Amino acid sequence: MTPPPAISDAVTIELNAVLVALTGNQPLVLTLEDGALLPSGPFATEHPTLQSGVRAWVERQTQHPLGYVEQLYTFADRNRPASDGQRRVVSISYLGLTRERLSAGARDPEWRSWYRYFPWEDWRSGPSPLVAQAILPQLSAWADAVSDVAQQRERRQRIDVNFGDGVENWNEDLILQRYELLYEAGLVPETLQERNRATPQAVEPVPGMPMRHDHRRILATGIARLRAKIKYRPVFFELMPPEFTLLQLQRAVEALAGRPMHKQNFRRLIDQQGLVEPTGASTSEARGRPAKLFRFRREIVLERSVAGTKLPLSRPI
Amino acid sequence: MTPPPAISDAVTIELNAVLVALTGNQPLVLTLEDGALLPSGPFATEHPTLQSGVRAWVERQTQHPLGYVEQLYTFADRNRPASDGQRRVVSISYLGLTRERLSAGARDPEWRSWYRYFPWEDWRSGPSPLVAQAILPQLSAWADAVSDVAQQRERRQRIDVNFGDGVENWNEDLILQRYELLYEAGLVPETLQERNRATPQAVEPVPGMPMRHDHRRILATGIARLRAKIKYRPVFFELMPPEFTLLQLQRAVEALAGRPMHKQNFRRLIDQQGLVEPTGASTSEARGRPAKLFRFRREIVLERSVAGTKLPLSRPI
DNA sequence: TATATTATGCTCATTCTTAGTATAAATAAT
DNA sequence: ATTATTTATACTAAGAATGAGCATAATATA
Repeated sequence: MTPPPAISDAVTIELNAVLVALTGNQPLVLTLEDGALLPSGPFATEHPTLQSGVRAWVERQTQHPLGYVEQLYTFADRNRPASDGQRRVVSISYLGLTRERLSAGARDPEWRSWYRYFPWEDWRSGPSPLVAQAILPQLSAWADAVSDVAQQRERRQRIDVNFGDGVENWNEDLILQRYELLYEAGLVPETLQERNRATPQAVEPVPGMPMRHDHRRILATGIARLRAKIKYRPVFFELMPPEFTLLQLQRAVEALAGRPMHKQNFRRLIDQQGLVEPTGASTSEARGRPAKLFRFRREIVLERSVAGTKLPLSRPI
Repeated sequence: MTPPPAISDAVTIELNAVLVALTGNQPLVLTLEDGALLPSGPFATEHPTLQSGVRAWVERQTQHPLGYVEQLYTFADRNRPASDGQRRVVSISYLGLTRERLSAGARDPEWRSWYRYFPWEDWRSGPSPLVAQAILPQLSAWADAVSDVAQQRERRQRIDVNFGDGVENWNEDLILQRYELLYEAGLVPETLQERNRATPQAVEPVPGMPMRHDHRRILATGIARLRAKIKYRPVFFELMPPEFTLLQLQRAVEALAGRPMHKQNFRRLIDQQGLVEPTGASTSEARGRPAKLFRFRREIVLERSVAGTKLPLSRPI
C-alpha cells in the first residue's frame, strides 16, 4: 500500500508566512516586493521541524521573536507548472502573530494594512460601500451570465450567503469564501494569471490590491483563521503591548474582526472571562477621563482551555 | 529571500487518511496491519492535487466514493530519521467521511471503533471510569515526580484543564491535548518509540490500543477536528444513510462527540435549524412508537453558511 | 466655567439553554 | 385482553447569556 516513492515524486517545500501585527488600530501584514508577495522561504535540511523553519527565517527577517505560530494550510501546485522536468513545489503556510513592527526605514519588507488587499472587509464604520457599489452589481451580472436556471440559482445563493442578502447579514469569518467567489467570478486581477481559464476577465476588477501567485488567497486564509480564532481563544494578546486600556483592546479586536463592537458589553465580556487584571496605573493619553491600564492574565489560558472570547458585535451606526 | 532550493532539500510527500464511518452507533476508522496503521499512500506525479491524490487511493481501497474530505495537518519528521542520505518525509493528513463500510470479509483493511484507541474518550454512558482509575493517579504521580514547584503546578493545571478537575468538566474537543499529555507523561506505549527520550516508560501504560509511528496522534487530530466541526457545520450527514430517524441521528452525533445528549432538546435544535425534512414514511424497527423518517435538507448548507449545529449536551445519568 | 470626550456602572428586554413534565403510540410480557 | 415497557413527540418553566441603552464620573480644552 505504501510503495517506495519514485525519484520523480520528490518535491520541494516552500514555507509561506502570514505575519500579523497591529499598529494604530490597523491590522498589518508583512509583505515583500512592493506588497506583491508574502514572505516565504525554503524548508531546508538544517531545520529540525517545519515550525522552527518558519520561526528561523521570520525572526531573521523581522528581528523580533515570533509569539504565536500556527499552521494554516498546505497547497500543492496552485498556479505552478508541474511538468517539464522541474520538481513540484508544495507550499505550507503559517500564521504568525507578533507584537512589534519591523524597524522603520527598511524599504522592502513592508507592513501594510490588510484592508489594502481586502477593502470590502472593513466594516468598522458601517457596511462597506464597496459591497453595494462595486461588488454586488458585478456578481449579479456574473450570476445572470449563465443560462442554466439551476446553476443561476446556485450562484445567486452563494452571493447572498457570502455577501449578505439584506444589509445586516455580514459574517466576517467568510473572508476566504468571499475572495474565492470573486476569483471565480473573474472579478480580481489574479484570475488572469491562471492558465486555461475559461471565463475571461470581467469588465472592471473589484478594488483591492492583488498579489502574485496565490498569495492573496493565503492571506485571506490567515485572516479568516484569525477572525474565527479570536472567538474562542484570546490570541489577540499576542498582538498587544504588555499594558493597555480596554478601549485599546477593543480597537484591536475591531481591527481584526473588521466590525465595530458594543463598548459596554465588550468590557463586560472581557472581565467576566477574567482575561485581564488591572495594573493599578492609569493613563490619560486620550482626551477624556483617564483609563485604567490592564495586563493580560496569562494564567487564564491554562486555567480554562476554552477561554472563549465572545465578541459583542454592535450594529454599525 | 527565496533562494533556489538545493537538491538536498527535496522531500517526499506521504498522504495519510483518517477515514471515518458510522455503523451500529460506533464511530469507525479504517486501519491497516491489524489496526496498527492508518492508510497512507504517496503523493505521486499523476495526481493533479493533494486532495485528488487522497481521493484516488482511498476510493480504490474502499470501493466507495469519499464524501467530505478536509485537510488536517502537515508533519515533517515526526519520529523519522532525517539524516543518512535518505530523503525527508513530509506527511500530509486528511480527514474523510464516508457513508458505507468496506465490503466485509477483507481481512487487512479493517474498520475499528475509534474508542479502541481512545477508550477514555467514550463518555456516552457517564464519565469514563478509566479517567479516575487508570489515568488520573498516574498523571498525578507524573506531576509529583518533578521537583521544581512551578513546573509541578503547571503540570497539575494541565491535568485539571484536560481531564477535568471536578467530575463535570469534560470537554470532548480536547482529545488531542489529552493524548499529547499522556504521551508526554510516558503513559502510552508510543512514547518508547521516540528516540532520545529522557523520561523512561512509566510503570503501566493507560488502556487503549497504540499505533505505529505517530498514527494515533493523527487519529486524535482527526477526531478532534470532527468533534469541533459538528458544532458549527452539519457534517455528520455525510455519515448517515439517506433516511433516518431522529434517534438514529442523535446516536450518531453522540458516537462522534462521545457524550449523551438531551433527547427533546436535540430534536428541537435539529428542527429549529431546518436541517431535516420528513420523508413522510415512518419506521417501527425498534420497539416503541414508530418514528418518522427524515432526510437531510442539503439546501441548508447553501442557505445558511453557518448552519451551526448546537449540541444539547445532557448530564450523564 | 462650559463643553467635549472618554471611562465605567447598571438596567432591561429578549433570546437561548437546560431540565424537565406530560402524553401518544407502538411492542412484549402476563 | 391487560399491563408494563419502550420509544416518540409536544410543551413549559427557570436561569443564563446577549444586545441595547441610560446614567454618571473624571478628565482635557475652549
